[in-house]
Amino acid sequence: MPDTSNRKAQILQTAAALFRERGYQAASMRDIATAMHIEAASLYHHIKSKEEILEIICFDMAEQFLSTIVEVNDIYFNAEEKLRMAILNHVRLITQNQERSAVFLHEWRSLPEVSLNSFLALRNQYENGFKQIVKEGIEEDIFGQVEPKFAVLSILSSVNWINEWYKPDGKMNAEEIAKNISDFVLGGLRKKLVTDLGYKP
Amino acid sequence: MPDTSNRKAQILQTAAALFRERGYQAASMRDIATAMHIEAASLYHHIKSKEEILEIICFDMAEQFLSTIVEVNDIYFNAEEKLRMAILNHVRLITQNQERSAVFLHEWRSLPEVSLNSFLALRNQYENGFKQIVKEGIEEDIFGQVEPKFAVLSILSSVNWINEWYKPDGKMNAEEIAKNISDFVLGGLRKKLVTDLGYKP
DNA sequence: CATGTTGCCTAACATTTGTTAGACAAATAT
DNA sequence: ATATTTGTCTAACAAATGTTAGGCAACATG
Repeated sequence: MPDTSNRKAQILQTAAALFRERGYQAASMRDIATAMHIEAASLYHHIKSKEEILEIICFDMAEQFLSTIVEVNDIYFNAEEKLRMAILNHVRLITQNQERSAVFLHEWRSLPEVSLNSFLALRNQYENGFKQIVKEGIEEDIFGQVEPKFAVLSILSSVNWINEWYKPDGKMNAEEIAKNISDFVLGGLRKKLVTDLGYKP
Repeated sequence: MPDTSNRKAQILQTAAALFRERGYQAASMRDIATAMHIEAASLYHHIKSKEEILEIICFDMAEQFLSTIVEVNDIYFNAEEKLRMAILNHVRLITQNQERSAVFLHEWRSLPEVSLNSFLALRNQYENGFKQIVKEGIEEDIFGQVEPKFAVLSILSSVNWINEWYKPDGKMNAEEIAKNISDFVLGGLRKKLVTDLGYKP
């Protein structure tokens, strides 16, 4: 007797887990149904099609990611603070919903062409949010003369990779992971004689 | 009248391109055959099964990646040199064969269980090669006190991400990309007053 | 010339896929 | 009590999947 109120949400979550585990194409409607202890046909009283499931998950996550970076740009002023906060929000979203994040990160390729284009537009917006922060940091003379494109790609790839190895029962929480990555991204690997250049607000 | 000498290699290359574009599950034997202007059944005179194609590609690339890091550890002595060279080799392998690299990076999940285990063992070996270099750098006091696991994951994720955006007709070649990433990884983002600590060999 | 090999073909197969139609029971509303 | 909605079921579908069997033509080898 499953709680009938949010059956659709259950389907989305179950589907996300299976999409993540086996990939969108390899996870069948019957797999999803079996995981919920119902028949495949029953799913269609809640959702229109398999593609609709993918679309809902991808666009829902895209909006969540986007809203966090908008928030960061509204609240914080210093580029380093902004970057640390953007990374933290990203890590939080990924660790708090690994299944749906994985679909957002990898399975969007299976979106039908029309949805695919709008999805890529949203993803580009998100990347531009990061690029904007890096550019600000360079202009404010807080960051060195790096290539913004490379910096953003490196940051996002590091931060997305979390999804491949993070286990909820591991030793680190989102905050610690975010701090480690932020420190690494900001500080780099090579040992230096360092004096931070203070910035005067 | 296709050159019959290396027909199998052609199949592997065509399959790799399709596996990359659509994913292993979504790319059918008929798709591969059509791309080669033959019938699906004809493929089976050259390969045993669809899974065999995947296995050959994954393990071939795994061996290539592994051999480069062994080479690096044989030739170079300084940790920074080793790391730069390892990154360069990695970038070269990816840019020189994007299709097969993409399969190695993403489609191995579809390997049958037995192959999967040996594959993951090889991949672990490769990651450990990098981790070894980072540890050496810390011991030699060339690198700062970073968490090797994080450093390696960040480096590899950055370097693997190349496969998502690199276009052979783009402005940058493998060497330039590798230098950019190496500089970023080693130097980080934050501006500092820097004096390199010379190491005395 | 005969012989075997190579590479491809057509035809067919069992299975799995996403999806629809229609029925039945329980819960809810009137 | 009656009517309606909701969630599930069984049954079935057309299409696509990986794969096999058997045959035919071109070529190389004895």
